[in-house]
Amino acid sequence: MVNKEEKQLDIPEGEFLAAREDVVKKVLEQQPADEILYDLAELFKVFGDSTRIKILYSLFETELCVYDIARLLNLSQSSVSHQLRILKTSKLVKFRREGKSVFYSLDDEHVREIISMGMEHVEE
Amino acid sequence: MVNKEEKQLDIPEGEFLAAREDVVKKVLEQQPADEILYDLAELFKVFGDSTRIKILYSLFETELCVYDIARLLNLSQSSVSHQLRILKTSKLVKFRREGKSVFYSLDDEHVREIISMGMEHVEE
DNA sequence: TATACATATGTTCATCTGTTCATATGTATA
DNA sequence: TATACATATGAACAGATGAACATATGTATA
Repeated sequence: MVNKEEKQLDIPEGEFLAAREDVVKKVLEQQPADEILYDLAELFKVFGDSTRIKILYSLFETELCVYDIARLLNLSQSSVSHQLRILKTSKLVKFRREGKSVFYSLDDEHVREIISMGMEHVEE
Repeated sequence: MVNKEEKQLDIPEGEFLAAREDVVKKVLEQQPADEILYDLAELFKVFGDSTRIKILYSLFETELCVYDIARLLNLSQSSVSHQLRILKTSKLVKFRREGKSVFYSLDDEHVREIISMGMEHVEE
């Protein structure tokens, strides 16, 4: 598609350049709005931390309270709480209070799907 | 440190605790190895930057050379090259040299799928 | 080989992020 | 209400990260 052989001077360089220009323009048009791409990056950023990944994975099959997550993953209560806050803000987990405990669970089927997709890539 | 709640003696706290213990154990067993979860986080970390997301998105439909990516996204050549290196290392893009130019393209169908999944979440 | 072009890489620096510690808030029960 | 437990939050600090600049490497052609 982008032809480099069109280099020798006897070939119309102008057209070649125009062709690349077209490709660039077309790609630019298909690109989603900056704001959306920014949000998308922000979303992946949330998945991009092993502590948060572990927490999310822990919630794959069952809801868990903060204390149990901390115990399970050998993390401090504070650390877990901070990370859950981030996951909550990103709408990846939801929670319900039961007595003194707060139980967290996955908020969205996408979470499972996104992680599974990533897994496939990693496991190769 | 672990059993904070075995306090009221008249209720069969032991069974309750054992039940939670079981859940925690089961979750822990289902959890993939730390190393894999770490790699998974690393993978998502790569997606977690808007520059890299833009680059990947640009490559959705066509291969592009470094210079065109830079021009397209209004980035410095250096910046693009650095980011492409990261994408290359993560096996998200591949490249081929053609004369003085290097053309990059998506290396993996997973890339498209992962980004699309993320998009669905973001676009809600 | 000398030159120009395209890309890659090393370094520096400002900023961002995750953890820890201390403390506050919320909840249940004596 | 006083106490203990469970969770949340604020502040500070160390380590990570991305951008920019300068420079090196790779390639084609005169």
